[in-house]
Amino acid sequence: MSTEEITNYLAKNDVKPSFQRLSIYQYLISKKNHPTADTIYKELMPNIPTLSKTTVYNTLKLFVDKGVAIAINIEDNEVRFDADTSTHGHFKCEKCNHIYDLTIDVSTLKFENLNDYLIKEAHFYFKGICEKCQKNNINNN
Amino acid sequence: MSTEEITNYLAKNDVKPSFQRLSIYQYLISKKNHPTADTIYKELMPNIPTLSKTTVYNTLKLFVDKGVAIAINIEDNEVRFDADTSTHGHFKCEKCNHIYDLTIDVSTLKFENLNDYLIKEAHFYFKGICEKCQKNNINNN
DNA sequence: GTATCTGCAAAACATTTGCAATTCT
DNA sequence: AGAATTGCAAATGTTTTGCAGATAC
Repeated sequence: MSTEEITNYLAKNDVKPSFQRLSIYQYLISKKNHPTADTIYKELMPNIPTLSKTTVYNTLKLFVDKGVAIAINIEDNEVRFDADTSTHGHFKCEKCNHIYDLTIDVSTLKFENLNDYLIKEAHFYFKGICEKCQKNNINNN
Repeated sequence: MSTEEITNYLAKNDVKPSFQRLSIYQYLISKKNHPTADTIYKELMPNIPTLSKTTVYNTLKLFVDKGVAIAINIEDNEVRFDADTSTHGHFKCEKCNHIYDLTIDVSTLKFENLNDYLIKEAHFYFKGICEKCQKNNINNN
């Protein structure tokens, strides 16, 4: 995605593309690391010395409001962010703490009284041990 | 579930059943309202005047550690708790803020590279509008 | 009598708010 | 110039920690 494409995408979604906003959005789509606000701040600081944490928070809130990013609440003590707004799952490895994206076939999901609910948002969170860490350690209990 | 049954259940799970712990556990299973720590504190205060918020936090953390309760992170600004530790889903209505339990048939859920992950925990969160609120309001957008 | 549990007060953190300075068009 | 954005400092709210007193076995 070129800077111009990002600019157009954000503008289309009612997000005026300032330098800070572009930088944060670009960070999200290039790293795909589901960062916290603090991680984004620390990582962009070297390149944008005047950046403030407030702006990172403001921007992420704006992104979520305008639907160009989602908040990931897989842990109760931190909020992470993802520019992939499609419905998909997240798996967090307890060993390496990496968060993997999961492509979930939502059409297969069935639950009681499904039709009673008008669903606007779905989040699927899994925790356990990833393949790499399973191989590196026999004692997974 | 009688007080004696609760006592035995907690003891079996390595939770020594003090008066405060029993009260909090009993609150969870009787109300099934997915409360926050603060809600539990406010609701039990009248009956247990000496109760402190620290004890509520300590107890909930102990419950989650020992596997007799789970933390629900459906919102990013509050942690809720549930004594139903079976794998099930949660639906939060945006209108009435009520959280419904969903019985999900996990066996129907399929995703790519499923076998690469050793899953120990699964959380399913949905947001939207419940049946009651859909009926009460035509304009749901 | 010793270990555990409780609860107060203070600390730690993440996030939000008020507001003045800056930037953009 | 006028409107929006940024960023500092302070406030807020939740959760954790240290520790002393209370409780239980």
